[in-house]
Amino acid sequence: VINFKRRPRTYCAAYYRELLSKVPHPLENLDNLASITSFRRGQEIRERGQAADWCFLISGAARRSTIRSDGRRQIVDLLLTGDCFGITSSDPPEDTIEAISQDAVVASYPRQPIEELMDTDPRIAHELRKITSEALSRMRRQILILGRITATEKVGSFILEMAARVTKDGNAIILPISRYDIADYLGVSVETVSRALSDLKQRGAICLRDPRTISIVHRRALEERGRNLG
Amino acid sequence: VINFKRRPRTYCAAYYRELLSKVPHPLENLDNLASITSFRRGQEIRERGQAADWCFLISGAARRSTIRSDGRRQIVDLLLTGDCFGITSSDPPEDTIEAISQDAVVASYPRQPIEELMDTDPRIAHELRKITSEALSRMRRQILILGRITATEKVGSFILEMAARVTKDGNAIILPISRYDIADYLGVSVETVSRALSDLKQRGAICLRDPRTISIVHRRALEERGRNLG
DNA sequence: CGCGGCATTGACTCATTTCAAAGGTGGTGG
DNA sequence: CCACCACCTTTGAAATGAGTCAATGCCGCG
Repeated sequence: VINFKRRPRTYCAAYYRELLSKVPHPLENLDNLASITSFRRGQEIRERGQAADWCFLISGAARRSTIRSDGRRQIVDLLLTGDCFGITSSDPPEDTIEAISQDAVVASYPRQPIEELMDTDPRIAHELRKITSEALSRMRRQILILGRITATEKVGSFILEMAARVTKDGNAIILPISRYDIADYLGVSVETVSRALSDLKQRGAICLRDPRTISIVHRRALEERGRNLG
Repeated sequence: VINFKRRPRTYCAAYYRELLSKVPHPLENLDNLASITSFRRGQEIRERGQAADWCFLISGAARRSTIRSDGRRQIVDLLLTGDCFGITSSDPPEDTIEAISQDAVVASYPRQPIEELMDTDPRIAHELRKITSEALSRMRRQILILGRITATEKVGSFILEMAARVTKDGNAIILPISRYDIADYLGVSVETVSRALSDLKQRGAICLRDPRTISIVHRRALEERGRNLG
């Protein structure tokens, strides 16, 4: 992790362009066309209704969310380092994409050349279908999480989902998002998220070193129903 | 709507093959490769873990669902007449697709020729990306529904979603699914679904001619929060 | 040093689950 | 053709889980 405040922006751009060239990703043939932008926490990466380029998240995390008529926010998808977005062009997009982490670095590829490339290079097209397929499967997993009954269940399966996505060994996680974001992701209140985590901790299912650092102790307990919370 | 019991199966197959040739759909160039099968209510169209062909739902409705460890079922997606499924090959698929309506008629296309066609014909590839994109957007809409707080809100937006999908004018719906399926789709109990519908009816938001026939009277009331239910 | 956002916990209200029962419907088989 | 049966639907009553309001402590940042 780099402290961006200490470094001029040009340095960052160069650093991330080099990083981009080293990380394997489906659009690497077009990296010379990519423009790299850094976003601070809370900044809009893509506004609602704005026609979007294809994007690759080099570093950081972002949320795809919509605001409901009653003012509540629903996070529809969580984008982590290495994820692509903007691939499926639902014009106009009815949701907003914002940076969650302190700094989210995005490589964006102009739409035109990629669409053309996709028509001529079956390998690229296949790779992008894989990305879309992965996004679809991620949506289905989120639906499974949201469909659970108790809040402890939801938080438990959220932790398992995060563990599968952000860690190598799958037992220690550093959450990229706040309790508020977890709440908006799971469709429950912030207090309920906090209580569910405390409950899981007390039961010995997880270990909370600090609010953002979670270790999974008993996987099974996270999958269980988790009643008698309070 | 046709009464199948009165007709021999061969007639049905011929009828649906003709219907298939007349309805515009992305795979029509390969209709001679398609095999048409009819499924009774509750029958598995695609088992969990089974490698799947690409399918087009000629008639009827189906559900994509998974069974949780606690025995509860979550419906991940609702497939209606004219929908495609099995496009994104997440092998092995972790969910089951079953017929909901009395008779669901499916045209299934072998995977190999289609994958080849997709690499050579950009128009087909584009069409299929559109289908996948639509599925993705449907998943996001379902997440928005599931993320709502009160059950009445969920049922209300479910009705609006159904109205947008199954009707032309958008005000009268014939539900293709039972209360149990709605409950498993929304992640609430059957009784709560029934109560929410009664509540919406009493408030004058909808009109229930019979359990499956809903007319939308006040759209706004369906989007509202809908507290004080009981 | 103070401020604002984040996190945790308590108390209270109430919506939803759960358990229970009754009426309705359509399909199947006699 | 009719009756039975399984499933669907609705409503009631009780228990409990989650939302809401409120207060406190924590941490990082300016």
